[in-house]
Amino acid sequence: MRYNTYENYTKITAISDFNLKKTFECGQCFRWNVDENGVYTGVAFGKAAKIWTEGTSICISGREDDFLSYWRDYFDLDRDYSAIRESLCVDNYMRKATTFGAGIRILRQNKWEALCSFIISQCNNIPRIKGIVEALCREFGEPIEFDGKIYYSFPGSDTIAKLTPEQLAPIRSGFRASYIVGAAKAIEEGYLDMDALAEGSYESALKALKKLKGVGDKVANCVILFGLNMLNAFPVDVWMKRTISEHYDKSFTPDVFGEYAGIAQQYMFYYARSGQEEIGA
DNA sequence: AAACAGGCCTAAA
DNA sequence: TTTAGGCCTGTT
Repeated sequence: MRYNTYENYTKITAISDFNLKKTFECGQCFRWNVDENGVYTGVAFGKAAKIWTEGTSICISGREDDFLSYWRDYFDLDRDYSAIRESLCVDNYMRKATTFGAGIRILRQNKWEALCSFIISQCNNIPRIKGIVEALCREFGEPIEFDGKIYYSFPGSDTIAKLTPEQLAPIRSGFRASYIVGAAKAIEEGYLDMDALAEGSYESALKALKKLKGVGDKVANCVILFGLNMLNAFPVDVWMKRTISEHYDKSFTPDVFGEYAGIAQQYMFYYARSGQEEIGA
């Protein structure tokens, strides 16, 4: 990866495996939106940015220190995804899935935001998840003026912990409201230390997260993968169940993919969701 | 209109 | 330990 910094943006050159559409639309995040010119705008860790493709380069608005302090890490730019993809080609199906999904990168999202977002995701579809998350930010986040518009940060767990589920009514999250407040309180009251979880083992993180009401195996694994950035976490939802049963037998375990099983999961999920699977099968 | 959507909880075998 | 039914809400 190389980059050049200009007055108000950074241009990333010589990078493989970075496709904006695949990265933002593979289902791992909910706050990036594309306009008619293919420019994505979003907010992460309280900073708004625009990001777009120019030929084989990718540009991110902002100054060099923002790029170096935040975006480089957020987009996991120093990881060699093409080598990982190759290592995941354990069979013909994975060769197809990784080829199809080449360009996906796993974002290093804020831990609390990932927890809250994936609590919201349960039994929901993506448009509604995005709607609830945006409402949460609009109602309780901090306004950020950027490019002539107002965006909102994701509210901190300290803010949400002070609310009652009833006060979350405007975001229309339904039965998830009490889960959201409960998770925020667990953090603020010291029962859950997500920074510490990130330093510990996968098993201990899973156990700690599942103690929260509204967090089961699937949500916990999403949080571990996208929030704690443990790339062996392997969330299994209805789509993954389907695709696993179609391509593997009962003895399947994510261990066959090794330490990057979570990335394998994301390729499988994206491939399954695309509907391309059956076509070439 | 009834079923479903990227689960989870609780109660009951 | 596994399994059904219910859950907020919005969309089809």
